[in-house]
Amino acid sequence: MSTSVVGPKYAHRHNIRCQTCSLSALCLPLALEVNDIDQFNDIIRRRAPLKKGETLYCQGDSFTSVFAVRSGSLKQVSHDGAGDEQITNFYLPSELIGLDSIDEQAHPGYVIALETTAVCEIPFHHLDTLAAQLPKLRNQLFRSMSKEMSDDRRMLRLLSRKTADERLASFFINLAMRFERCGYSPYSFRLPMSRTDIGNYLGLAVETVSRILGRFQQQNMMTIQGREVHILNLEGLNLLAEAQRCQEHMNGLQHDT
Amino acid sequence: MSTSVVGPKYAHRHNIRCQTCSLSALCLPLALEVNDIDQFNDIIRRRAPLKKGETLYCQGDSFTSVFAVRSGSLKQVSHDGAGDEQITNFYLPSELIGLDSIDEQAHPGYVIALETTAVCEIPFHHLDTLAAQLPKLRNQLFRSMSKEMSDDRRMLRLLSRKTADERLASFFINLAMRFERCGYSPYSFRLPMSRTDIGNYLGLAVETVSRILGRFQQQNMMTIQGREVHILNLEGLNLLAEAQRCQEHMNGLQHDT
DNA sequence: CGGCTTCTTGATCTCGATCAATCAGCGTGG
DNA sequence: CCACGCTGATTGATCGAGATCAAGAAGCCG
Repeated sequence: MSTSVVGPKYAHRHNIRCQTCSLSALCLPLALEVNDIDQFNDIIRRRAPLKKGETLYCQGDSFTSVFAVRSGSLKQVSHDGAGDEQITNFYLPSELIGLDSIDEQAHPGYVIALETTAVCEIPFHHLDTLAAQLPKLRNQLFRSMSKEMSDDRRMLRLLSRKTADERLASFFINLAMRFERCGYSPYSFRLPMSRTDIGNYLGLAVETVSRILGRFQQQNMMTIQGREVHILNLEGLNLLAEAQRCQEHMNGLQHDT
Repeated sequence: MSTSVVGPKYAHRHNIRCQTCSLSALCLPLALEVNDIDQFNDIIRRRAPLKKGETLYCQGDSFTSVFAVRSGSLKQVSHDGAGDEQITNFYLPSELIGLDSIDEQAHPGYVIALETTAVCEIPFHHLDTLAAQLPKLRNQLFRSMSKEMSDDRRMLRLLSRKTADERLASFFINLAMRFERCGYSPYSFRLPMSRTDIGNYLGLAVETVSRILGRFQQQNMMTIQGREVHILNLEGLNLLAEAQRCQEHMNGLQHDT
């Protein structure tokens, strides 16, 4: 029951298979051979799409699967003692959800759809077994986890050293790059999340987010009305995002050798 | 009781093997069978200890191995465009270094010894191969990475929502637990890092760190002279660390300002 | 000792939070 | 179709935690 007729009981659902998924070059099947993809496809479970606001899983739920985003977007929220909540991640198409839950065997936060969102469920037990057999899959899995770790490091730097302007510039550049990666324009896109979510994620008050976005528009860096974003000066945003008060450094380049 | 004569060419160096290492119950060999440990032991390379201030590797160095701390401690520092630097992690005995470098195949930061420090080098290529064969090792590796991710999430929350007092309380509790985990007292220990390092890590100015530590002493939470720390009221620190403005619950405890 | 770095303590300043009010969107039901 | 209410976004005014500036104290080591 493995090789030929590939999982018709799942595939019929939306007639979706890894082999024909437009994201396969970004997702875990990346770099797998054709017949390896067949095996991988067989362990995937497709789910009915989530509506906006629906939760994929709750904080404390026991961990059994990781998920890959096929379309749409989600946020990860973790509640803390009091009612206080913190958004620790946004997930876009091709990205993996739940890799931070392996150790505790339970999810450290809620994951909630920001819009209509389709995900592929990958039972971790099967994934682990398959990873033992397929070095490329194993490697891809290690890389995904490692990437998430280094992204977190970048985020730590952002939160502990950057000003509000720098945080927002970084945020939009990061979003733009991720949209570009999955085939959308990096210059024009629709924000999946609210201002409140952005502020929460970046450690800023909503009011601050709003004010700074206003300023960015005055400076012709971007236009943003509602959730419709057009980036006009990516280079300018980039400079701002990297500009860790390195004006001295940049000035220094002129008289320094 | 063991399968004698294991990798004499490495073991002679300091006569150290995973089988006799006091940290084996915390490190990657955790949960491996005796003969599996032999295999694991064989891929490890021991290095001459690092002196205080020496670097294990530099930012941008190509990634070939992960490292396990055997004794001592290190910090991970990432430089950003300008001379601005940010400490993104401290490593204590039994912890793994370099897992965040797999994706880029290069190290995203410097790793520098805070004191005389011994590490075991684990060539990643060998580790990966062995992980394919030993499910428990693979699992342990996934868990280590996953744990680091969820620790990072905790750190993100700390940086974006906690006050300076809460950050320091969390920091000391975290240190205490990690010391306890590797067999030291959680109540009395020597800080491996400077106040400056702590401030940098927590996103605070040194002066703030100093002032708050002073206050903690006045409140009899701890004593700290130089780097010698005695924690007097772990529960109090815990409350403070978790106290995300939920003072309603703990008003009974503090009647002074 | 003297010349370092690290730590502490005090005095001010500032960025962004908070409070408050208004406005814009948007779905719902009359 | 519009009135209504609700949530999200903007804008202004004030406040405060913590950064920054400045100066001394305490280790630390050749």
